Amino acid sequence: MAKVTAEEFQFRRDEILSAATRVFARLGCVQATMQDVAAEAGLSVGAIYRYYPGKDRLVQAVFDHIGESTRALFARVGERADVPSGILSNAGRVIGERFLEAPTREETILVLEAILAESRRGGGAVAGGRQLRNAYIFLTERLFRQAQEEGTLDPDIDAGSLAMLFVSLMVGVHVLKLEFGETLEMEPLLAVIDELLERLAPRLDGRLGQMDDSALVSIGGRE
Amino acid sequence: MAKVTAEEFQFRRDEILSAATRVFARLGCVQATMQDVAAEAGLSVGAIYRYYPGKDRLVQAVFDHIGESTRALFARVGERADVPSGILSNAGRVIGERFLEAPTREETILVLEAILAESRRGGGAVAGGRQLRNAYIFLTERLFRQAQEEGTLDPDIDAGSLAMLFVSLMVGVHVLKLEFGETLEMEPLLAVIDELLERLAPRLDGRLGQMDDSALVSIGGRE
Amino acid sequence: MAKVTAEEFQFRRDEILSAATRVFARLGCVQATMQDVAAEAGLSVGAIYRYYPGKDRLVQAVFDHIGESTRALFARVGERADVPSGILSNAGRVIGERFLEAPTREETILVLEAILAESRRGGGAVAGGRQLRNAYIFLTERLFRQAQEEGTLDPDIDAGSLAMLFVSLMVGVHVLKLEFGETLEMEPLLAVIDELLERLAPRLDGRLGQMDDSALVSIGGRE
Amino acid sequence: MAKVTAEEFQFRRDEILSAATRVFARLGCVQATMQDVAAEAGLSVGAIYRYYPGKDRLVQAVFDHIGESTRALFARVGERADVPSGILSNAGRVIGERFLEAPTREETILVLEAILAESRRGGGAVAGGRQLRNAYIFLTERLFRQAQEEGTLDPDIDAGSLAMLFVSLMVGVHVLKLEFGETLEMEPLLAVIDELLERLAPRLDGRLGQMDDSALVSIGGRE
DNA sequence: TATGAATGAGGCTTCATTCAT
DNA sequence: AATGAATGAAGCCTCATTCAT
Repeated sequence: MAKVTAEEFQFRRDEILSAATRVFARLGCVQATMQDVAAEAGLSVGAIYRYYPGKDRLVQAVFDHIGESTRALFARVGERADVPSGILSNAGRVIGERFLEAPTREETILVLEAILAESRRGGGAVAGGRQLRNAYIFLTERLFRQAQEEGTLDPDIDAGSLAMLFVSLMVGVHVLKLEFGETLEMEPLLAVIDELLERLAPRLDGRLGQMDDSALVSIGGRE
Repeated sequence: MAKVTAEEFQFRRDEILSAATRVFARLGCVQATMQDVAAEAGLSVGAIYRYYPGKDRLVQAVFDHIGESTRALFARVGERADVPSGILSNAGRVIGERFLEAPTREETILVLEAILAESRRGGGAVAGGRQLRNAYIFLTERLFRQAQEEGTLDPDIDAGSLAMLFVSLMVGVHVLKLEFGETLEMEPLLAVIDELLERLAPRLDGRLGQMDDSALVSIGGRE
Repeated sequence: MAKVTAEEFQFRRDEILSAATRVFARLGCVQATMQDVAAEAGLSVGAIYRYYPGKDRLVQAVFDHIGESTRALFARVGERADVPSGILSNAGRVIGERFLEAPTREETILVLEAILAESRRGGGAVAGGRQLRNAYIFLTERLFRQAQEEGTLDPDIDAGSLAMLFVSLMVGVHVLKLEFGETLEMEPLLAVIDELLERLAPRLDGRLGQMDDSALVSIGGRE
Repeated sequence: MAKVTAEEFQFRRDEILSAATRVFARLGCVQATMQDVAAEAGLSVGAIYRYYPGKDRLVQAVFDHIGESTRALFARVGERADVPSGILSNAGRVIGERFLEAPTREETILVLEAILAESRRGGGAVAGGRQLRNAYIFLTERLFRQAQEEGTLDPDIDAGSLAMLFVSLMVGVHVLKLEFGETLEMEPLLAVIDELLERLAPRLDGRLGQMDDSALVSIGGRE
């Protein structure tokens, strides 16, 4: 079969990763056997080892890949946030889209497995997940701070805690989605999230007199 | 040796269940061995089989027991919700207390494992989890409806979706607590939750008098 | 099968060691499988692991045991050497007996395997063999020094080098014995060794005039 | 690609043999993989199979080649032995030179491996080793007989046994050299060997006149 | 021809389960 | 009843060998 080019190699590697992702999600990272992965990838057992040095590393690669795609998703949130107004609802929408994406169920399962694995081995073996989620939270917090500067989020609210809650919410919805599957309709949930975010805007009561016009405009800009 | 009474039998059974719970949480249901369980219970491997016919059944028993204790917790939420005033913040407090309970970490891990197991085997083998959480959501929804009647929650908000979000939030915080452990301080989170719940109170039109027209339109347009 | 006493445990352990020794000698430490060892010991594969944590350790135990028995043999040389006269021929006899012992062939094969293993891994994995042979040489050297004091070995001969040669000779005969088996008769060899040792007595030529009576007596004492 | 001439083919074959020799000595014939050999030879795994039908045959080829080179060495001993005088010390020197040759360590390892392999498979698979060493001993014996005729070796000594001992000594020193490497200095050893050979000269009765009776008896009693 | 990717048998090891004591 | 030794199926991984390119 001669030497394969770097691209072909990478392609096969990705194929295996993809197969492993499906199998690990279906059977669990521990129960799934290399045999299962090989079968799903249409290869023999030994062939896998040309691409990944062992099961552990394959599991980790799968986890890392999930993390990568999550990171990529978050990058998109950042891009859209360039438009200064509407950062908050923007965030809600991006999250919503994420929930509607096809491979989400698989990913969710694996994210949970990763969290469980980490919570046992002290973060050593399946490294990186915690950092990822830390970054996740950090990014969300920055998002909220931007919103506070923008005037769409009440500056009296602790952006850090709100970020933590928001990420918790996302994780939690993921988990529930596992159980309820298609039954769990996202649209109403997203609507309530929007409503919530909106209500976190600065209060207009006594303070209103102290606000300058730009702030007013920024609120008006939400129309 | 001599015949054991039914109580003694049940006592040993519970001891084993308790040991298994600790071990499964610590090592994972799949990775934990019967040897591990036996050691934790201070018994021999063979003895376990006199109380549980096999590992699978022991795992299931642990899951079932977790479900039971969760159900019990929820009963307490319902009781307190009888007090009509301050239902919302009451809910927040109950959640908070739950987070501060000692065995929570172990339970969380096992609940996640149970969810994963269910989401794989189609909910057949590990029975009851879904119904349990369904009830959970239903109770929360009723809580919010009571609040709407009570006037502490805006009746325009979909109580069902809000309940779903709230439960998601709880589940999510549980999960994150796994990762961040003691680092994750609950007090600030609870404060933000309270703040959120408070802002979901019905809007007071009286405030609008202080706002200019553009603001009025923008907020009114959303109502 | 209930708990076994410490003696029973040790007995089984030794049984396995003995079986492993036979199998490793027959097939080679690398080629021999745990299956082979189990079969020879009349056990299942898994049972072996109750007594030895893995193949490597079993191999090492076999090597160590060989070393032990060699050490024991050498202790006997020391005991007999208490009789002051005839240390040299005594050494020759003890070595001779060793060659005639039944399990020698097996041991020889394993000693060679151990030497090869050591010469590769730098003495790390299969530790102790080198030290053993070092001690071997050291003991032999001491033997020769005693003989020099006793007057049965020429003091001009370098006892260290002679010891090294002697040990080499022993090792070499072992190896050849592997090839020639029963064909290689030990008696004539031992006779020549005796002859050699005898000729290594101090020369009686020109120097004799300078020797005092005690030296004369010591030579005469060999009668 | 293009057809290779017979010489080119033979050249590659030898290259592979040489690479295999190094690798087998370094890692052991069993542990060394075809991959290792290919890497050392600068070829691909598949290419090896064009020159040798399988690993077994490659191992055998290496053993055979070692035998060949040993045979060649011995031819040189025979040549020098033609010089009638000083046969004995000549033998010592040849042995010494052999020890100082560069590839000796590698060869020693492989010779030992070959001996082990033979002693297992009954000499069938790895042919020729025993005959080789038989010839070795035979040549040495002839050497000693020449020395006896020449008058430099006591004719009362059994030349055959002495030859066997001498070959054993060589083999043994080889083996110890494996363990002690450069630490084992050959010069002192060679000196003692020379001394030994010298003392095996026929006894000169003329010396006895200087000895007293008791000494005479003790030595004579052994003759 | 040479390459090296793929195959798959076989080895080591673990562990749920059985059962003699 | 309890024990824990033994069993053996099954998983991970290696590597000799084949074969498409």
